Amino acid sequence: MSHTLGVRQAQKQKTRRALLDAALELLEEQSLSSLGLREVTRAAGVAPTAFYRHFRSVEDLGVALVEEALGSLHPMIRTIVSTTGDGEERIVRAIGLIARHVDAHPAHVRFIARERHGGVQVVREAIRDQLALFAVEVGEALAEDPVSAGWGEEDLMMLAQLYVDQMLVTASALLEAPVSGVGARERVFRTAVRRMRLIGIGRAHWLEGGVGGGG
Amino acid sequence: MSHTLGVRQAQKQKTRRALLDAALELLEEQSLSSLGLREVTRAAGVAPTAFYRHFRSVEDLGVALVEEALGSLHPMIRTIVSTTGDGEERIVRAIGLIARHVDAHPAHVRFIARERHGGVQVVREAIRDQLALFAVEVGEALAEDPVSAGWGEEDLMMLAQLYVDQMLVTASALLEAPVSGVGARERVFRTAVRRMRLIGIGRAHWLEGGVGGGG
DNA sequence: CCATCCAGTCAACAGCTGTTCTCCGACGTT
DNA sequence: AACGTCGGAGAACAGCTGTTGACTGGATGG
Repeated sequence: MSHTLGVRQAQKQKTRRALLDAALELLEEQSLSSLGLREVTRAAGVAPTAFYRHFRSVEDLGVALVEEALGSLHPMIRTIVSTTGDGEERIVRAIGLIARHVDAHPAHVRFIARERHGGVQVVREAIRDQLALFAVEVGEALAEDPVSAGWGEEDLMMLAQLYVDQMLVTASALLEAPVSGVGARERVFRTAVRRMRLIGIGRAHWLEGGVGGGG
Repeated sequence: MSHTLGVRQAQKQKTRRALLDAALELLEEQSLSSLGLREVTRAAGVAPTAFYRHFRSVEDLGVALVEEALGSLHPMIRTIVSTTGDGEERIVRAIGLIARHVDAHPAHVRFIARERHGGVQVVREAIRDQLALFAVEVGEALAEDPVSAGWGEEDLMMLAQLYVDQMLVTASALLEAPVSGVGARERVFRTAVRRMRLIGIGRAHWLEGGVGGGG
């Protein structure tokens, strides 16, 4: 399938990875708009000027990180929305998947949570666009779910966005839970399940109170 | 009531305000961890060294901004939770109050949304603590509401946190809506109302599916 | 084998940063 | 009227920043 990269391109990719990883680690204790080019290259063990061979600027690197972080999240969403089983079981499994993802890629999750409303415009926009795609994806899955039968397009998207938001809120909360306290993590998990349960209940009774958008 | 401040203290407060306002304005396009001391003093029209007469560091100024921003939000929460009327009317009024607050203090809202997960630890903690207080306050109001009769403490807090989160999400979404597009803002408003409505429905049916926490 | 390419290095630049110390002058107090 | 207080200004410090141009040496492709 994929062409075996030449030695040259392989080395370049390696340096690029070193830059991205160094940035990701530095960003655990600061935000992108304060991240310096020299700071990154120093942490990556490369000369400052080497940076320009890979990125036009730090903002550019930030956009690359968005694609990487949310790209890895994409398959997870597909898994969640395609999960079968009754309501409660689905919820627990979904939150479990989120928790696993947070454990596997904590730096990515932190980066997205931090820069979603961060100080770099292009990065904010990149995140917003990706999340909008997620919402559309979730919305399409919801449209095929019998529980959402008869729902209007606007209501479906409202619920899809709510799910995406909850996913981020949950991931962020799991991240903030102290690594030492197993109890704290368990509590966050249970609260997240309850939230999803409440939303599920609201969803199940959504059409009861009279629809027909009389506006 | 309040002692009339001397000329000296009045001047000091004035400079302090200038620093806070300058910082707030600068923070609309960057984040706190990249905000420089000299940058702030320059924008405030003061010598760099004057900064130290008011704050130990930029982080310190950040904490002051948290207190100011969330302090002004405190009375709004009280107003919302004490609002009477049927469900739908309450929701519309609450979101309306949020929208008014965003219009009145956009820089404050932006600051909180940005620094809640931002790169400065002490500021994150200050925001987290204040939001926890809000949740407690909302939780107490919910406990007195007949709709929540028979709810366990943990469920009440889950719902209270959900409301506080939704408040921030809504405020942030209103802020990001382009100032030009009146339609965009209206759409954000309607979506927020639907979200609250769904949560309200979930709340109304919460105790139906069998309680008793058999775990 | 040779010419080309190109990721990474090095030196240097003007400009910015936080922090210290010293000083000034208006205010508050006696 | 004299004196202590103290918010703010000024100069200077070492250290950092992004960006430039010219250069090197190993991989690439004919």
